[in-house]
Amino acid sequence: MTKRPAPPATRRRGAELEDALLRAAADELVESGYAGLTMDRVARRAGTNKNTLYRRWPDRLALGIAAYRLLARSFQPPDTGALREDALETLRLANRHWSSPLGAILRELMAAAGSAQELLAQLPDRSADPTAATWLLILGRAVARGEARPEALHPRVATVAIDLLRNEFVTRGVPTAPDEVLREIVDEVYLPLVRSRGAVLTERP
Amino acid sequence: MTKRPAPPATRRRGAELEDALLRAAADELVESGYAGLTMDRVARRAGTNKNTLYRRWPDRLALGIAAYRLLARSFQPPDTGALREDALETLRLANRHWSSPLGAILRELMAAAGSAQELLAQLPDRSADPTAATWLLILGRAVARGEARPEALHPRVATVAIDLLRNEFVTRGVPTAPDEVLREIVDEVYLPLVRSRGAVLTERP
DNA sequence: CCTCGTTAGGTACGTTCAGTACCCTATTTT
DNA sequence: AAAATAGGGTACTGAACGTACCTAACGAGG
Repeated sequence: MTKRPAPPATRRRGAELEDALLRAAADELVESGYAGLTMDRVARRAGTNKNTLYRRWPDRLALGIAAYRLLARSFQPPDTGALREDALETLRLANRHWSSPLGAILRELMAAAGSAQELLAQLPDRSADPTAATWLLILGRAVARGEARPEALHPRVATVAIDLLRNEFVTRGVPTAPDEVLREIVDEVYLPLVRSRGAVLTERP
Repeated sequence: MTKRPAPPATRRRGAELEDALLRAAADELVESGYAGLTMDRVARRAGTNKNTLYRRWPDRLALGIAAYRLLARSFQPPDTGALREDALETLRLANRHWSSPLGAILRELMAAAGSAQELLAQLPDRSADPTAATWLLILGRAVARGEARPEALHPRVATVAIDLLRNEFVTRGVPTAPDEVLREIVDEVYLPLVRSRGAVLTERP
């Protein structure tokens, strides 16, 4: 019943052991979510014991976050040649991720981290920088094409779409956002906000 | 040491008892947050025992949410005569609330509720309707004054400012948002988004 | 006014986990 | 080979949730 795999031929140490621990923790996360991540189970699955875990991570949350980082991977921003499609595509990617089991885990971890900034900062999807960079890239290309106004190249403005989608997940307890919502965000908010509007806007009194 | 107040002269029942329980839970929430809300302590503080609690609420979270509702109160939307000021003022109110101990409790509860919609819906600040109503009201007045374009009277658009502020709390683990952030949200995003074209060129300080 | 059903109160558990303590054993380093 | 370091086993403490079970007050109907 209890999974006690591979009594290791030789005793593992250092990085090798650490990898095995993280691997086990990540597997448990995927199987049972953060709520079901217990130190005992992780230790058993890794073929070791809690001591080894506590020697490396101060508590369950730290372990959970470290394990999650194994699971999350970065992605390539799309480049379709049109701002609307780039934005939609990026939103769809985020939507898929947040709707996936991984997204659920992420939300559990965020919840558990509460307002511990130093922990939150380690969640890849949380640190603002990569997100902002992605959107500034997309938007920069749109500006170069004349699709967007240069003043929109401001982190606060560039990331509005993804921020609104994140908000959708936070306020609704919703498992996944319908595509219609994504389109609404892009067409009703994002494009009107960043689009260049021609001569009307450029003249100054 | 353990507070065991007022052994009640006569045995309380029904609504009277329920009020006392909620009162006790709310006090505990304020003192120790949701993390520190234990069924035993609430029961003791109310001068009764856990059975009585479990007869009314299925679990700790349900009790926490019910108690929080006692603490949160609604507010009046401002009416300063200028959209910029109305928006800023509303954001400042929300910022103050979310920065207060009550805001911290709200975040704990949201975290604990995870994706249980039926529970989340009971959090006053969570249900989208009142928020949307407030912003549509503010924006409606701005439209009437010619400050905003009528097409902006759309829930998705009207609530952008507060959504971005909420997002600020979620992504940063930040205790309070600096006023500068509020101004940025209003001046860089909200006003450009909803402003009617005629008013676009009005300078801001 | 007395009896009986309903609801409150008291107490004690069973369980699950986090986190810790202690001591033994394998591996590496000197 | 001895010493130092790091892994392994096991047991324990303590905090809470949630439950079981029994006793005692209340209040309504005969």
